[in-house]
Amino acid sequence: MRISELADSTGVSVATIKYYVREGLLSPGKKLSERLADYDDQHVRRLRLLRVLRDVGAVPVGALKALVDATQDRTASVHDMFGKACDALRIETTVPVSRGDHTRELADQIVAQAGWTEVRADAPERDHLAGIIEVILDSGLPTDPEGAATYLPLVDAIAAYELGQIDDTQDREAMMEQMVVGQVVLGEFLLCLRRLAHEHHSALRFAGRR
Amino acid sequence: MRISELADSTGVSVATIKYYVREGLLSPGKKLSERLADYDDQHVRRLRLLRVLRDVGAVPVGALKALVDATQDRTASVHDMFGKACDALRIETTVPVSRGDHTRELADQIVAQAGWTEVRADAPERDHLAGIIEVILDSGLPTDPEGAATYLPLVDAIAAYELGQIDDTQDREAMMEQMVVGQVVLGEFLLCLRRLAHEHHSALRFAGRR
DNA sequence: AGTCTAGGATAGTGCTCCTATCCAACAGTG
DNA sequence: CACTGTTGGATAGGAGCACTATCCTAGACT
Repeated sequence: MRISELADSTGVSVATIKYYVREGLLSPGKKLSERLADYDDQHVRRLRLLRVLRDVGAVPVGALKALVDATQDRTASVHDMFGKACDALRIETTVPVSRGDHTRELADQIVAQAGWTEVRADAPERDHLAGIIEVILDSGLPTDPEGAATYLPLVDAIAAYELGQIDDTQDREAMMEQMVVGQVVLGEFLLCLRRLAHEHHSALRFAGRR
Repeated sequence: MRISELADSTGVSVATIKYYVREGLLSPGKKLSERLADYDDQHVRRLRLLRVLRDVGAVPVGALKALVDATQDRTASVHDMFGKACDALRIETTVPVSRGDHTRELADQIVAQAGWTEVRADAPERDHLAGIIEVILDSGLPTDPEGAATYLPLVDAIAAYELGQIDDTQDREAMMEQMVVGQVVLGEFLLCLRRLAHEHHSALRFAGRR
Protein backbone atom coordinates (compact mmCIF):
# COMPACT_ATOMS: atom_id res chain seq x y z
CA MET A 1 0.00 0.00 0.00
CA ARG A 2 1.41 3.38 -0.89
CA ILE A 3 1.11 6.47 1.20
CA SER A 4 -1.81 7.91 -0.74
CA GLU A 5 -3.80 4.71 -0.28
CA LEU A 6 -3.01 4.76 3.40
CA ALA A 7 -4.29 8.31 3.48
CA ASP A 8 -7.46 7.38 1.64
CA SER A 9 -8.29 4.39 3.77
CA THR A 10 -7.85 6.23 7.07
CA GLY A 11 -9.07 9.67 6.15
CA VAL A 12 -5.80 11.19 7.33
CA SER A 13 -4.06 13.47 4.85
CA VAL A 14 -0.72 12.53 3.32
CA ALA A 15 0.84 15.62 4.85
CA THR A 16 -0.34 14.57 8.29
CA ILE A 17 0.97 11.04 7.82
CA LYS A 18 4.36 12.44 6.93
CA TYR A 19 4.20 14.62 10.01
CA TYR A 20 3.40 11.63 12.21
CA VAL A 21 6.27 9.68 10.69
CA ARG A 22 8.59 12.60 11.40
CA GLU A 23 7.38 12.72 14.99
CA GLY A 24 7.97 9.01 15.39
CA LEU A 25 4.30 8.12 15.90
CA LEU A 26 4.30 5.89 12.87
CA SER A 27 7.12 3.84 11.44
CA PRO A 28 8.19 4.76 7.90
CA GLY A 29 6.87 2.39 5.29
CA LYS A 30 9.09 -0.45 4.16
CA LYS A 31 11.21 1.03 1.44
CA LEU A 32 10.67 -0.62 -1.91
CA SER A 33 13.02 1.79 -3.57
CA GLU A 34 14.55 5.16 -2.91
CA ARG A 35 11.30 6.87 -3.71
CA LEU A 36 8.61 4.36 -2.89
CA ALA A 37 7.57 2.76 0.35
CA ASP A 38 5.03 0.16 1.32
CA TYR A 39 2.55 0.55 4.15
CA ASP A 40 0.50 -2.30 5.59
CA ASP A 41 -2.42 -3.00 7.88
CA GLN A 42 -0.32 -2.25 10.92
CA HIS A 43 -0.02 1.31 9.69
CA VAL A 44 -3.75 1.54 9.13
CA ARG A 45 -4.43 0.26 12.64
CA ARG A 46 -1.92 2.56 14.21
CA LEU A 47 -3.21 5.57 12.35
CA ARG A 48 -6.80 4.84 13.34
CA LEU A 49 -5.69 4.51 16.93
CA LEU A 50 -3.82 7.80 16.81
CA ARG A 51 -6.84 9.58 15.39
CA VAL A 52 -9.22 8.19 17.98
CA LEU A 53 -6.91 9.24 20.78
CA ARG A 54 -6.55 12.73 19.35
CA ASP A 55 -10.15 13.26 18.30
CA VAL A 56 -11.91 11.77 21.28
CA GLY A 57 -9.32 12.14 23.99
CA ALA A 58 -7.50 15.25 22.74
CA VAL A 59 -4.29 13.46 23.61
CA PRO A 60 -1.36 15.71 22.65
CA VAL A 61 1.07 14.45 20.05
CA GLY A 62 3.87 14.33 22.61
CA ALA A 63 1.86 11.96 24.76
CA LEU A 64 1.15 9.78 21.76
CA LYS A 65 4.89 9.57 21.23
CA ALA A 66 5.40 8.47 24.81
CA LEU A 67 2.75 5.81 24.30
CA VAL A 68 4.44 4.51 21.18
CA ASP A 69 7.80 4.44 22.93
CA ALA A 70 6.34 2.53 25.84
CA THR A 71 4.97 -0.10 23.49
CA GLN A 72 8.31 -0.39 21.76
CA ASP A 73 10.29 -1.14 24.89
CA ARG A 74 10.15 -4.91 24.86
CA THR A 75 12.16 -5.35 28.04
CA ALA A 76 9.38 -3.96 30.21
CA SER A 77 6.62 -6.15 31.60
CA VAL A 78 3.09 -5.61 30.42
CA HIS A 79 2.30 -3.96 33.70
CA ASP A 80 5.21 -1.54 33.39
CA MET A 81 4.05 -0.73 29.91
CA PHE A 82 0.57 0.05 31.20
CA GLY A 83 2.10 2.18 33.91
CA LYS A 84 3.90 4.27 31.32
CA ALA A 85 0.68 4.57 29.37
CA CYS A 86 -1.09 5.92 32.44
CA ASP A 87 1.66 8.45 32.98
CA ALA A 88 1.48 9.60 29.38
CA LEU A 89 -2.29 9.91 29.43
CA ARG A 90 -2.46 12.01 32.52
CA ILE A 91 -3.01 15.21 30.64
CA GLU A 92 -0.74 17.80 32.05
CA THR A 93 -3.18 19.95 33.86
CA THR A 94 -1.53 22.40 36.14
CA VAL A 95 -2.29 21.28 39.60
CA PRO A 96 -0.22 23.03 42.21
CA VAL A 97 2.73 21.03 43.37
CA SER A 98 1.59 20.25 46.82
CA ARG A 99 2.90 22.95 49.08
CA GLY A 100 3.20 20.68 52.05
CA ASP A 101 3.27 17.00 52.79
CA HIS A 102 -0.20 17.16 54.17
CA THR A 103 -2.13 16.59 50.98
CA ARG A 104 0.36 13.99 49.85
CA GLU A 105 -0.34 12.13 53.06
CA LEU A 106 -4.04 12.39 52.39
CA ALA A 107 -3.47 11.02 48.92
CA ASP A 108 -1.48 8.07 50.22
CA GLN A 109 -4.17 7.47 52.78
CA ILE A 110 -6.82 7.33 50.10
CA VAL A 111 -4.84 4.84 48.06
CA ALA A 112 -4.32 2.70 51.11
CA GLN A 113 -7.95 2.94 52.09
CA ALA A 114 -8.98 1.82 48.64
CA GLY A 115 -6.79 -1.20 49.04
CA TRP A 116 -4.72 -0.39 45.99
CA THR A 117 -1.65 -2.04 47.38
CA GLU A 118 0.04 -2.50 44.03
CA VAL A 119 0.36 1.16 43.20
CA ARG A 120 4.05 2.12 43.20
CA ALA A 121 5.04 4.24 46.18
CA ASP A 122 6.61 6.73 43.78
CA ALA A 123 3.84 6.76 41.19
CA PRO A 124 3.50 10.29 39.74
CA GLU A 125 -0.21 9.78 39.96
CA ARG A 126 -0.01 10.01 43.74
CA ASP A 127 1.39 13.53 43.51
CA HIS A 128 -1.24 14.42 40.99
CA LEU A 129 -3.90 13.20 43.38
CA ALA A 130 -2.35 15.28 46.13
CA GLY A 131 -2.51 18.33 43.86
CA ILE A 132 -6.16 17.76 43.11
CA ILE A 133 -6.96 17.33 46.78
CA GLU A 134 -5.25 20.61 47.43
CA VAL A 135 -7.40 22.32 44.83
CA ILE A 136 -10.51 20.76 46.32
CA LEU A 137 -9.64 21.97 49.79
CA ASP A 138 -8.75 25.44 48.51
CA SER A 139 -11.90 25.83 46.46
CA GLY A 140 -14.18 25.74 49.41
CA LEU A 141 -16.11 22.93 47.83
CA PRO A 142 -18.68 21.75 50.32
CA THR A 143 -17.48 18.23 49.63
CA ASP A 144 -16.13 16.69 52.76
CA PRO A 145 -12.73 15.34 51.75
CA GLU A 146 -13.39 12.14 53.62
CA GLY A 147 -16.21 11.74 51.15
CA ALA A 148 -13.52 10.10 49.05
CA ALA A 149 -14.72 7.00 50.78
CA THR A 150 -17.85 7.22 48.68
CA TYR A 151 -15.88 7.14 45.48
CA LEU A 152 -13.40 4.41 46.21
CA PRO A 153 -15.52 1.27 45.91
CA LEU A 154 -17.28 2.71 42.88
CA VAL A 155 -14.10 3.65 41.08
CA ASP A 156 -12.55 0.36 42.01
CA ALA A 157 -15.47 -1.50 40.51
CA ILE A 158 -15.23 0.49 37.31
CA ALA A 159 -11.50 -0.03 36.94
CA ALA A 160 -11.73 -3.70 37.76
CA TYR A 161 -14.42 -4.15 35.15
CA GLU A 162 -12.40 -2.32 32.53
CA LEU A 163 -9.21 -4.24 33.21
CA GLY A 164 -11.20 -7.45 33.19
CA GLN A 165 -12.30 -6.71 29.65
CA ILE A 166 -8.76 -6.82 28.31
CA ASP A 167 -8.14 -9.85 26.18
CA ASP A 168 -4.76 -11.15 27.28
CA THR A 169 -4.45 -13.81 24.63
CA GLN A 170 -3.24 -11.21 22.19
CA ASP A 171 0.20 -9.69 21.73
CA ARG A 172 1.70 -6.79 23.61
CA GLU A 173 0.78 -4.18 21.11
CA ALA A 174 -2.85 -5.24 20.88
CA MET A 175 -3.12 -5.28 24.66
CA MET A 176 -1.60 -1.85 24.87
CA GLU A 177 -4.08 -0.64 22.32
CA GLN A 178 -6.98 -2.02 24.33
CA MET A 179 -5.64 -0.46 27.49
CA VAL A 180 -5.12 2.94 25.97
CA VAL A 181 -8.37 3.11 24.05
CA GLY A 182 -10.15 1.86 27.13
CA GLN A 183 -8.57 4.49 29.29
CA VAL A 184 -9.35 7.31 26.90
CA VAL A 185 -12.61 6.38 25.24
CA LEU A 186 -14.22 4.72 28.22
CA GLY A 187 -13.04 7.69 30.27
CA GLU A 188 -15.06 9.92 27.99
CA PHE A 189 -17.93 7.48 28.16
CA LEU A 190 -17.81 7.64 31.93
CA LEU A 191 -17.76 11.41 32.10
CA CYS A 192 -20.55 11.58 29.57
CA LEU A 193 -22.74 9.26 31.62
CA ARG A 194 -21.89 11.28 34.68
CA ARG A 195 -23.06 14.49 33.05
CA LEU A 196 -26.31 12.80 32.09
CA ALA A 197 -26.74 11.59 35.64
CA HIS A 198 -26.01 15.10 36.89
CA GLU A 199 -28.74 16.45 34.67
CA HIS A 200 -31.19 13.92 36.00
CA HIS A 201 -30.41 14.50 39.65
CA SER A 202 -30.24 18.24 39.24
CA ALA A 203 -33.71 18.15 37.71
CA LEU A 204 -35.06 16.19 40.65
CA ARG A 205 -33.67 18.71 43.06
CA PHE A 206 -33.75 22.05 41.33
CA ALA A 207 -36.29 21.86 38.51
CA GLY A 208 -38.67 24.56 39.64
CA ARG A 209 -36.28 26.71 41.54
CA ARG A 210 -35.16 30.14 40.33
CA MET B 1 -9.22 47.41 45.32
CA ARG B 2 -7.41 48.50 42.20
CA ILE B 3 -6.48 46.26 39.34
CA SER B 4 -2.89 45.77 40.44
CA GLU B 5 -4.03 44.64 43.89
CA LEU B 6 -6.50 42.23 42.31
CA ALA B 7 -3.64 40.87 40.24
CA ASP B 8 -1.42 40.49 43.28
CA SER B 9 -4.00 38.76 45.41
CA THR B 10 -4.95 36.21 42.77
CA GLY B 11 -1.63 35.67 41.05
CA VAL B 12 -3.17 36.58 37.70
CA SER B 13 -1.33 39.23 35.70
CA VAL B 14 -2.91 42.61 35.04
CA ALA B 15 -2.74 41.94 31.32
CA THR B 16 -4.66 38.72 31.74
CA ILE B 17 -7.29 40.40 33.89
CA LYS B 18 -7.81 43.00 31.20
CA TYR B 19 -8.09 40.19 28.67
CA TYR B 20 -10.72 38.44 30.77
CA VAL B 21 -12.69 41.65 31.13
CA ARG B 22 -12.54 42.12 27.37
CA GLU B 23 -13.79 38.58 26.86
CA GLY B 24 -16.64 39.16 29.27
CA LEU B 25 -15.45 36.65 31.84
CA LEU B 26 -15.13 39.31 34.49
CA SER B 27 -17.17 42.42 34.94
CA PRO B 28 -15.23 45.68 34.68
CA GLY B 29 -14.47 47.21 38.05
CA LYS B 30 -16.80 49.87 39.37
CA LYS B 31 -15.55 53.08 37.86
CA LEU B 32 -14.45 55.57 40.45
CA SER B 33 -13.36 57.96 37.78
CA GLU B 34 -12.48 57.91 34.12
CA ARG B 35 -9.15 56.28 34.89
CA LEU B 36 -9.68 54.36 38.06
CA ALA B 37 -11.90 51.42 38.88
CA ASP B 38 -12.63 49.47 42.02
CA TYR B 39 -12.59 45.70 42.23
CA ASP B 40 -14.04 43.75 45.13
CA ASP B 41 -14.13 40.26 46.63
CA GLN B 42 -16.52 39.10 43.96
CA HIS B 43 -13.81 39.72 41.41
CA VAL B 44 -11.29 37.83 43.48
CA ARG B 45 -13.65 34.88 43.77
CA ARG B 46 -14.50 34.88 40.11
CA LEU B 47 -10.88 35.11 39.09
CA ARG B 48 -9.91 32.23 41.36
CA LEU B 49 -12.73 30.17 39.90
CA LEU B 50 -11.66 30.95 36.35
CA ARG B 51 -8.10 29.93 37.10
CA VAL B 52 -9.09 26.64 38.69
CA LEU B 53 -11.26 25.77 35.74
CA ARG B 54 -8.50 26.61 33.29
CA ASP B 55 -5.59 25.10 35.22
CA VAL B 56 -7.22 21.92 36.41
CA GLY B 57 -9.91 21.40 33.84
CA ALA B 58 -8.28 23.05 30.81
CA VAL B 59 -11.65 24.62 30.15
CA PRO B 60 -11.37 26.85 27.07
CA VAL B 61 -12.02 30.54 27.50
CA GLY B 62 -15.06 30.32 25.23
CA ALA B 63 -16.63 27.74 27.52
CA LEU B 64 -15.93 29.94 30.52
CA LYS B 65 -17.82 32.69 28.76
CA ALA B 66 -20.79 30.39 28.22
CA LEU B 67 -20.70 29.52 31.91
CA VAL B 68 -20.70 33.16 32.93
CA ASP B 69 -23.56 33.90 30.56
CA ALA B 70 -25.58 31.02 31.96
CA THR B 71 -25.12 32.37 35.47
CA GLN B 72 -26.18 35.83 34.37
CA ASP B 73 -29.48 34.75 32.88
CA ARG B 74 -31.73 35.19 35.89
CA THR B 75 -34.87 34.07 34.14
CA ALA B 76 -33.71 30.46 33.94
CA SER B 77 -34.32 27.99 36.71
CA VAL B 78 -31.38 26.62 38.65
CA HIS B 79 -31.76 23.38 36.80
CA ASP B 80 -31.68 25.07 33.40
CA MET B 81 -28.60 26.93 34.50
CA PHE B 82 -26.94 23.67 35.45
CA GLY B 83 -27.93 22.22 32.11
CA LYS B 84 -26.22 25.04 30.29
CA ALA B 85 -23.16 24.50 32.45
CA CYS B 86 -23.05 20.85 31.46
CA ASP B 87 -23.29 21.78 27.81
CA ALA B 88 -20.48 24.27 28.13
CA LEU B 89 -18.23 21.87 29.98
CA ARG B 90 -18.55 19.09 27.51
CA ILE B 91 -15.21 19.74 25.91
CA GLU B 92 -15.65 19.70 22.21
CA THR B 93 -13.94 16.49 21.35
CA THR B 94 -14.61 15.40 17.85
CA VAL B 95 -16.81 12.41 18.06
CA PRO B 96 -18.35 11.45 14.76
CA VAL B 97 -21.88 12.65 14.31
CA SER B 98 -23.66 9.40 14.48
CA ARG B 99 -23.95 8.08 10.96
CA GLY B 100 -27.19 6.30 11.65
CA ASP B 101 -29.91 6.30 14.23
CA HIS B 102 -28.66 3.05 15.61
CA THR B 103 -26.16 4.41 18.09
CA ARG B 104 -28.53 7.18 19.05
CA GLU B 105 -31.09 4.53 19.92
CA LEU B 106 -28.51 2.71 21.97
CA ALA B 107 -27.75 5.93 23.76
CA ASP B 108 -31.40 6.58 24.55
CA GLN B 109 -31.72 3.03 25.72
CA ILE B 110 -28.84 3.46 28.12
CA VAL B 111 -30.33 6.62 29.57
CA ALA B 112 -33.65 4.89 30.00
CA GLN B 113 -32.05 1.83 31.54
CA ALA B 114 -30.24 4.03 34.04
CA GLY B 115 -33.55 5.51 35.02
CA TRP B 116 -32.50 9.04 34.19
CA THR B 117 -36.00 10.08 33.34
CA GLU B 118 -35.33 13.78 33.78
CA VAL B 119 -32.80 14.12 31.01
CA ARG B 120 -34.25 16.26 28.22
CA ALA B 121 -35.13 14.29 25.12
CA ASP B 122 -33.11 16.75 23.06
CA ALA B 123 -30.12 17.04 25.38
CA PRO B 124 -26.96 17.43 23.28
CA GLU B 125 -25.34 15.03 25.67
CA ARG B 126 -27.40 12.22 24.21
CA ASP B 127 -25.85 12.77 20.81
CA HIS B 128 -22.45 12.96 22.35
CA LEU B 129 -23.07 9.64 24.04
CA ALA B 130 -24.16 8.19 20.71
CA GLY B 131 -20.94 9.41 19.14
CA ILE B 132 -18.85 7.82 21.86
CA ILE B 133 -20.71 4.56 21.51
CA GLU B 134 -19.98 4.65 17.82
CA VAL B 135 -16.28 5.09 18.49
CA ILE B 136 -16.36 2.23 20.98
CA LEU B 137 -18.02 -0.07 18.47
CA ASP B 138 -15.64 0.99 15.72
CA SER B 139 -12.52 0.55 17.80
CA GLY B 140 -12.98 -3.14 18.21
CA LEU B 141 -12.76 -2.71 21.95
CA PRO B 142 -13.46 -6.08 23.51
CA THR B 143 -15.91 -4.29 25.80
CA ASP B 144 -19.36 -5.65 25.26
CA PRO B 145 -21.52 -2.60 24.72
CA GLU B 146 -24.19 -4.00 26.96
CA GLY B 147 -21.50 -3.81 29.62
CA ALA B 148 -22.80 -0.28 30.03
CA ALA B 149 -25.04 -1.90 32.58
CA THR B 150 -22.02 -2.25 34.80
CA TYR B 151 -21.37 1.45 34.74
CA LEU B 152 -24.84 2.80 35.25
CA PRO B 153 -25.46 2.19 38.94
CA LEU B 154 -21.91 3.20 39.73
CA VAL B 155 -22.08 6.43 37.80
CA ASP B 156 -25.49 7.15 39.18
CA ALA B 157 -24.19 6.75 42.71
CA ILE B 158 -21.30 9.10 42.00
CA ALA B 159 -23.48 11.76 40.44
CA ALA B 160 -26.10 11.50 43.17
CA TYR B 161 -23.43 11.92 45.80
CA GLU B 162 -21.95 14.94 44.07
CA LEU B 163 -25.27 16.65 43.57
CA GLY B 164 -26.16 15.90 47.16
CA GLN B 165 -23.15 17.85 48.31
CA ILE B 166 -24.40 21.08 46.82
CA ASP B 167 -25.43 23.54 49.46
CA ASP B 168 -28.72 24.99 48.27
CA THR B 169 -29.07 27.59 50.95
CA GLN B 170 -26.77 29.86 49.01
CA ASP B 171 -27.45 32.12 46.07
CA ARG B 172 -27.56 31.17 42.42
CA GLU B 173 -24.03 32.18 41.68
CA ALA B 174 -22.58 30.26 44.59
CA MET B 175 -24.55 27.18 43.61
CA MET B 176 -23.38 27.47 40.06
CA GLU B 177 -19.83 27.74 41.28
CA GLN B 178 -20.21 24.59 43.34
CA MET B 179 -21.75 22.76 40.44
CA VAL B 180 -19.06 23.76 37.98
CA VAL B 181 -16.09 23.22 40.25
CA GLY B 182 -17.60 19.91 41.26
CA GLN B 183 -18.04 18.85 37.69
CA VAL B 184 -14.53 19.81 36.68
CA VAL B 185 -12.38 19.21 39.72
CA LEU B 186 -14.18 16.16 40.98
CA GLY B 187 -14.13 14.87 37.43
CA GLU B 188 -10.35 15.07 37.51
CA PHE B 189 -10.40 13.50 40.93
CA LEU B 190 -12.45 10.65 39.59
CA LEU B 191 -10.23 10.01 36.60
CA CYS B 192 -7.17 10.21 38.79
CA LEU B 193 -8.56 7.61 41.16
CA ARG B 194 -9.47 5.49 38.19
CA ARG B 195 -5.92 5.58 36.86
CA LEU B 196 -4.64 4.53 40.26
CA ALA B 197 -7.11 1.70 40.35
CA HIS B 198 -6.05 0.68 36.86
CA GLU B 199 -2.47 0.51 38.00
CA HIS B 200 -3.43 -1.67 40.93
CA HIS B 201 -5.53 -4.09 38.93
CA SER B 202 -3.08 -4.20 36.06
CA ALA B 203 -0.36 -5.15 38.54
CA LEU B 204 -2.45 -7.95 39.90
CA ARG B 205 -3.03 -9.33 36.45
CA PHE B 206 0.05 -8.53 34.45
CA ALA B 207 2.89 -7.90 36.86
CA GLY B 208 5.26 -10.62 35.75
CA ARG B 209 4.18 -10.90 32.18
CA ARG B 210 6.42 -9.78 29.31
C1' DA C 1 4.43 69.98 39.34
C1' DG C 2 5.88 65.84 38.45
C1' DT C 3 5.73 60.97 38.62
C1' DC C 4 2.97 56.87 38.52
C1' DT C 5 -0.76 54.06 37.32
C1' DA C 6 -5.28 52.86 35.26
C1' DG C 7 -7.82 51.74 31.53
C1' DG C 8 -8.38 51.06 26.61
C1' DA C 9 -6.82 49.62 22.17
C1' DT C 10 -4.03 46.95 19.36
C1' DA C 11 -0.28 44.27 17.96
C1' DG C 12 2.73 40.57 18.95
C1' DT C 13 4.28 36.04 21.17
C1' DG C 14 4.68 31.13 22.05
C1' DC C 15 2.78 26.87 21.54
C1' DT C 16 0.56 23.07 19.11
C1' DC C 17 -0.92 20.74 15.20
C1' DC C 18 -1.07 20.48 11.23
C1' DT C 19 -0.84 22.09 5.81
C1' DA C 20 1.47 23.73 1.66
C1' DT C 21 5.21 24.09 -1.31
C1' DC C 22 9.32 22.66 -3.40
C1' DC C 23 12.41 19.27 -4.99
C1' DA C 24 14.68 15.42 -7.33
C1' DA C 25 14.04 10.56 -8.06
C1' DC C 26 11.82 7.34 -9.56
C1' DA C 27 7.13 4.29 -11.18
C1' DG C 28 3.72 3.22 -14.22
C1' DT C 29 1.63 4.01 -18.95
C1' DG C 30 1.21 4.38 -23.74
C1' DC D 1 11.52 5.82 -24.38
C1' DA D 2 9.09 9.91 -23.26
C1' DC D 3 5.77 11.62 -20.30
C1' DT D 4 2.92 12.31 -16.51
C1' DG D 5 2.38 11.61 -11.61
C1' DT D 6 3.60 10.25 -7.24
C1' DT D 7 6.95 9.65 -3.45
C1' DG D 8 9.90 10.69 0.45
C1' DG D 9 12.29 14.33 2.49
C1' DA D 10 12.88 19.01 3.92
C1' DT D 11 11.27 23.23 5.22
C1' DA D 12 8.26 27.04 5.44
C1' DG D 13 3.72 28.68 6.34
C1' DG D 14 -0.72 29.03 8.71
C1' DA D 15 -4.66 28.72 11.93
C1' DG D 16 -6.27 28.82 16.63
C1' DC D 17 -5.75 29.67 21.31
C1' DA D 18 -4.41 32.05 25.45
C1' DC D 19 -2.20 35.16 26.70
C1' DT D 20 1.51 39.27 26.89
C1' DA D 21 3.66 43.57 25.71
C1' DT D 22 3.47 48.16 24.09
C1' DC D 23 1.58 52.56 23.49
C1' DC D 24 -1.25 56.21 24.84
C1' DT D 25 -3.52 59.71 27.61
C1' DA D 26 -6.46 61.12 31.60
C1' DG D 27 -6.33 61.33 35.99
C1' DA D 28 -4.47 60.02 41.03
C1' DC D 29 -1.19 60.59 44.61
C1' DT D 30 2.73 63.13 47.00
